[in-house]
This record gives sequence, C-alpha cells and structure tokens, in this order.
Amino acid sequence: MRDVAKAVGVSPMTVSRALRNDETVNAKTRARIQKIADDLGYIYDTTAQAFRTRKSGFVAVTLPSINNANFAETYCALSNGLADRGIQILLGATNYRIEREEDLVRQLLARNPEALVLTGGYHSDVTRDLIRSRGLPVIEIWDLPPDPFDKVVGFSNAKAMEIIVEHLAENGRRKLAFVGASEGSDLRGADRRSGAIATAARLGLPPVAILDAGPAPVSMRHGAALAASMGKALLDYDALVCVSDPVAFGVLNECRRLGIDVPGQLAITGFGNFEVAAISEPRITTVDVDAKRIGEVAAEILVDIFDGRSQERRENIRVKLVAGGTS
Amino acid sequence: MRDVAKAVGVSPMTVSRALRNDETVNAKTRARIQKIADDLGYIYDTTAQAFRTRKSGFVAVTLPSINNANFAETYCALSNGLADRGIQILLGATNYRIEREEDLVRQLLARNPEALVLTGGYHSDVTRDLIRSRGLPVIEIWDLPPDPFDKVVGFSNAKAMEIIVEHLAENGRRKLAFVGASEGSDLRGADRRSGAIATAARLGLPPVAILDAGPAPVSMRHGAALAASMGKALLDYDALVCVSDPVAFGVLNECRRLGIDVPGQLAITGFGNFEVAAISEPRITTVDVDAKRIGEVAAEILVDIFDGRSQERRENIRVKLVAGGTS
DNA sequence: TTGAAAGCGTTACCAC
DNA sequence: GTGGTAACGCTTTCAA
Repeated sequence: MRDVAKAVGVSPMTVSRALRNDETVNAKTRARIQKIADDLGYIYDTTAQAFRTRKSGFVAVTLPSINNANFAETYCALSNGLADRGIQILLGATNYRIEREEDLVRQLLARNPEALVLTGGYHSDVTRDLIRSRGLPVIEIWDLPPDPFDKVVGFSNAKAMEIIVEHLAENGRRKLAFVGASEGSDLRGADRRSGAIATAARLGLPPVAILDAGPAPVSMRHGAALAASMGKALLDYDALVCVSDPVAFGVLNECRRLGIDVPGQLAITGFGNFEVAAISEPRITTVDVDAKRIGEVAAEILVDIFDGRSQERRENIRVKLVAGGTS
Repeated sequence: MRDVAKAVGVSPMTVSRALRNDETVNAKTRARIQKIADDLGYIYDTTAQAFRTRKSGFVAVTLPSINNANFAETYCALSNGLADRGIQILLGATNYRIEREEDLVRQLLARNPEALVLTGGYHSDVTRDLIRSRGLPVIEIWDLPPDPFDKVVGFSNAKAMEIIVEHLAENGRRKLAFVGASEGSDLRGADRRSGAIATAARLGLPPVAILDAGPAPVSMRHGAALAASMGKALLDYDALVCVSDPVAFGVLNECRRLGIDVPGQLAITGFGNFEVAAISEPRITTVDVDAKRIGEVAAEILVDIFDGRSQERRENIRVKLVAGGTS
C-alpha cells in the first residue's frame, strides 16, 4: 500500500480509502489509485484488514453432521443469505459428539467470527462461558431451548413428536416403542423421545418402550440391524416411532424381510421428511421440518444484527405431519 | 496474552511460546500457563497469528454438494487429517453448478488459503488463471484429470463404469440405458456415462440409450419420476445403468410399482455404495469408492507439503464392484 | 529457559 | 479531501 501510495504520490491512507471505495476520496484520484494498484499487481491483504478492524467476515456454524439433507439445506440457505454481504461461513461438525462442541467452539472463536450459529440448545458450562465471555451474537437453531443464549430459530423437538403420537393414537395404536440413538449421543433425538413418552402418557397409552439403535448418528443400517435382531418380537408393539426417516426406512425394510405387515400389524413413523420417506413404498409417515427456512431466518437475523438492527428473536418454525402409508 | 502473562508472572513472549507447545519453555511453566489461560477464558487469536506469520491456517475445499454421504466422508477425513496441524477447512459448495466454481474460488482465495482442494478436474479458463496466478498447492480429488493442476487423488469415473458394464455383459445384458443428469450439469456423472458408452461399444453391445433424469443433483425422486414417466417402455432395455445409488433406488422402487421384475426383466445398477444400496431389497449392484481414503490421502499430501516434503502425487484410489441382487 | 524490541499491513482517529 | 500517528495481537530476532 505504501508502494502504491509512493507511485501515485499520495499518502497510504488515501490509498486505503480509495481501495475501499470510500466516497470522500476524489473520484479522479480514486481511479488513478485503482489503476496504478492494478498495474503494480498489488493484492489487498484481507488478513491485515480482518486483524485491524477486528471484523473477520466470518460467521461460525456448528452442525451435528454435514451428511444430513436437512442440516445441509439449513447450511445452504444460511450461506446464500449471507453471501451478498461478503460473509463467509466457517463450518464445524460435531459428528453428534457433544463433548466435541467445546473444542470446536474454541477453534471457531479463535477465528474471530462475528456471530455464532449453534445447532441445538444443549451446551456444556465451559462452552457457555467461552461464548459469553466473547459477547458475540449467538443464534441457536433446530431447537427451542428454555434458556437460550440469545436468538433462537427452531422448533420444539418434543412437541414435534406430539403430532406423531397423537396421529398414532387416533389410528388406534397403543403399544408404542421409540427407536433412537443411545442415551446421550443425540440430544434432539432425546427430546423427541421424551416428547413421545410424555404424549403417550397424556393420552393414557401404556408406557413407551425404548429401543436402542446404537450411538448417533443412527441411520438406515442401524434401524435395519435393530429390527433384524428383534425379529418377530417387534410385534410386542403396534407402532414404532423412529427418531428419523432413515432409521424408519431401515426398520421398514427389515420388516418386509421378516414378513411383518406394515401398517397392518405394525405402524412405523419417521422424522424429518427425508427424500427416502417419500420414495419408500409405502411412504413413511413423518414430520416435515422447514430446514431451509431455518437457515433463511437465521441469515436474516444475522443481517439485521450486522446492520445494527438488533432485537430479541425467538422464531418458532412450524413443523407438520406428513401422513404416509406406514401408519 | 498480556493479561495471561501478567496473571502467570511471565512475559507475553513466554505465553506465546507455551501456547504453541514450544519445547523450549519449561514444562511446568507451560502447564501453569495453559491452566491460567483456560481459567481466564483466553482464546488465542488466530487472525493475529495469520497476520503476523503470513500463514492463514486455512485449506480451501470445494465440493459439488455437502449433502452426499461420499463427499461428506471425504470432507471429514480431510478435516480430521488436518486438525492436529491446526489447519481449518474453508468449505465452498458449488451445488453442481460449474459456473459457480469461479466465484467460489475467488471468494476462497481472498482468505489466503495455504492450499486448495478441488473436487473434480474440470475448471473454466478463468478459474485456472485465478489459481495459477496465486501459485498455491492444488489437489484435485474424485477425478483423474488428464491435465491436472498439480496433485491428484481420485479415480477415473469412466473406468469405474467399465466394471459395471462388464459385469452386466457377463450376465447376458445387452440393451443398456444410462440414467443420469442432464448434459453439462454433473461432469463426473458425464464421465461415467462416456465410460459406459465406450465399454458397451468395446464389448459389441448395441449403443447405450441415454435417459435424462434432469439437472444435477439427481436423486431418488428424479429416478422415480423418470421411471414413472417411462412406464413399461423401460422394458425396451434389459439393464439400467444409473449414475448413482439414490437414482437407482428411485428407479428400482418405481419398477416395483410398475410390476417390472428386477432383476428378472430388468437389471439396475447404481454408483457410490451409498447406505441405501445395501439396505434396499434387493441390494443394489453398485461401485464402492473409498471416499474416506480420498480425504485421508489428500490430508497426508497436504501435511507433506506443509512440512516441505513436496513431490509429484497422482494417487489412483481403487474402486470395486459390489454385486447386489438387482443385476 | 526467558525477555525486550520491533514490526507484520491495515485502518481509526484526529488534525489540517 | 487528505495526511500523520498509533495501534490491533501476535511472532521473529536477538540478547541475557
């Protein structure tokens, strides 16, 4: 920058302003500076800028997994919503290990992000302190934590399960089992489980059985393996409430192999309205979450924050039942 | 850092060294510094480090899509392989739009990454110039481009299709159709298509028909929709070679609805050994690509580069046939 | 094994 | 409309 300044015959300060298209710099001077900078092959140092201004142009985002159609959609919507502002996303995947979050957040914070988007509302005390001491804007997504950091864009995983259990009860199912990940590995999944248990209790159904499909992320193969290991014992229940569509699909496929009639003998439900739920035959009854909208709203909130329009935000994204042929 | 130094009673310089695990700092002092830094909630400023050392600590990675089990696995392996070096990944998704790559690369380069990992070997001239003028290490993955930038970790998509077509021919199939994305939207998919066509020709089979499932990314629903729109006309062929497992699964499911017997009347093959291929009943014949290994090898190469051990690398990652019940 | 001084390239702030 | 000065938080270098 000094070299450019020398070549043009102005001060480095003026060059700095000109290159940022500062209006206060004389238009002609600005053009001259631009040209000479180009000629000299000058490359603006974004790192130095980020250092000096304390603005990194990053928003840090944590996701449990990047290989998940719903999270991927949220990520893309978020990314697109911030792109025109020149904001880039710094992504961190916890792979469903909560203890990873702390390290991850530390790494992400080291880059001075201007905001933090966390998937889920459960965080260790250390993580909370770490974040609070930074005092940066936080958005928690895909959840509706009772005691949030700051902004929230999500839905209640427990409540979302209500509509599934009510639907099953309306269709005469009583003996429910919940198929999900092992205790402690998928906290939103655990919320769904408690939601199912609570709703069943409220409706006067027998206690919901818990079937463990292994540590998160549980997917098709885990659902299939669980069903295979249980075999006809699955018929102790008349409905399997699965934590996600892939799990439900795995279970459903194994049921076909076992000669269990779905939905005749057994109802199966999923969660998330994944592509496989709609393609499966029969279609899997599921809950649709507007993942894209979560990302869009989060991006909108961030833009508001960066523009200085800050306000309390707790957005409840609607979820809806998608009735299929498995219930 | 100054605050930590004050609290510990040493100079900032010693703190700096301690936090970087510099061996020259007394082990006990180092531990004390670590502890107090933690207690104070100190977060190391990577931006300042990047500024001072002229090293960003970033590796930029482009992926066609993050919602893809294979790419996700490559990404995770890459990320893990670089984590101990303190290198973070800056991710950019093209969403299968090649024209996006240029913008994306420009954005990523603005962050001064220390290396660039590109998925695929097709790039616009502008992109090529952009990258070359920066003179940074480049690894192209998931492909084996004839004229690569630099390092390569991948496989020939065309050759991978050979094993599928040979397998089909061995099993007596002759009238092949390729089901893939529209021309121009998925270049690795197009390579698979040409591979299928070439191999069929070499084996003396009739010309391979091309069935267009729409713009990339094509997935279950596109496969299903294509099959539904064709109906019994699918029986003009005796094998459908699908560009990916999800597409194959969509086609397979629709065939069941249409009353087409797979593999009796029609063989179906996929690509990528996705979970759905193994869970599907019957299992889908597919090609397994060691996605994780691609990420691991790429990370290893990058570590070599950062350690100053640079050498030509063109790693051909093996792919293998996974024979299922659909062929 | 530890510390002091200087500086990385930019911009905030104030002066003119 | 332009310029001078200082500083951002760290590390390189040299000295003790």
